[in-house]
Amino acid sequence: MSKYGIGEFANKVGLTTYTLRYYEKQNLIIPKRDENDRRYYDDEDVKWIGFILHLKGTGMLMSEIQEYVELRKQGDSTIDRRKQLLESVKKRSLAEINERKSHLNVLSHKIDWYDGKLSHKVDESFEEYLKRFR
Amino acid sequence: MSKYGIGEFANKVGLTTYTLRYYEKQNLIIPKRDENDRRYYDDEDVKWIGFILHLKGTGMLMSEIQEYVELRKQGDSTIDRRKQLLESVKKRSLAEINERKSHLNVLSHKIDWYDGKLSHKVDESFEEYLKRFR
DNA sequence: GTACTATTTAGAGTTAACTCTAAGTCAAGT
DNA sequence: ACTTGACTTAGAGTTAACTCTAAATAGTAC
Repeated sequence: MSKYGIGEFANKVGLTTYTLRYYEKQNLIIPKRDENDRRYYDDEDVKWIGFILHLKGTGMLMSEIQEYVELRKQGDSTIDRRKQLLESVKKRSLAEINERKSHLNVLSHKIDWYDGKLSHKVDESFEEYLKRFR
Repeated sequence: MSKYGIGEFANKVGLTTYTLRYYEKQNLIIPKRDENDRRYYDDEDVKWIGFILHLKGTGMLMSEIQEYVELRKQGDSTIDRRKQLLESVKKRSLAEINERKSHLNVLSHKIDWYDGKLSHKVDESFEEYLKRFR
């Protein structure tokens, strides 16, 4: 157990084999090879790809993850820079969430307007309302 | 006043002229033309592009905005379908926010770990911790 | 030993949303 | 008249992140 061919691994982590080979080209995850030069992945790789997917889920770009991977390779002396990198991603990601929320507010208001929850004949039109968001 | 050439309008709304012509090709906004066939935009267009940018800000795809625009052209009989469309976008967008938040939790935890706020020698490794998120 | 299946590679194709280029038109300024 | 600058078009190029194709190889099933 704890050795997976690329197909099996792809199933396990919810990616396609295409994507895994692509990530490998991009240096995100480099599996070992067997006697026939075939890739195999282990449980460390499962954990690592899991973490990568969390990073991607925050909106971190592949190029940034590449940078993170390179720092990681250089050992503990880069911990501070790695932390800074993650902090800047975190900051940006939170800002994106807030921006999206504010756009969602406008969309929600429009839905309410369609719902008739807001009078269609009131003095303030939807467009007037929108102005307040700028 | 309240008539803008494409350059002026682009400045006003924070887009490039390229993007505006592209949006026009995609039927998102169709400005009027003067005697020389040059585009001009008015304050209605300012409001409309503002709304479009809110929609884009929620993660709504151009193809979905196109659909919305087509329904709008067909008049009040499509209000219900427009509302449904916006509701499905809203639902998806909220789900995306929540997913991103959960990824951000993991990233924050990693930052704390780097910070030494979490002991590096504790029984539970970062990888063990991560498992709980799956 | 032949078919089937999973792999391998390099490289081409896809998608969404722009972004830019080239060649031409037009009006205003000097 | 000529230059400058903003515009016009069709269509090509870019970016990020995949996604797929084709041809070859290697192990497994009958």
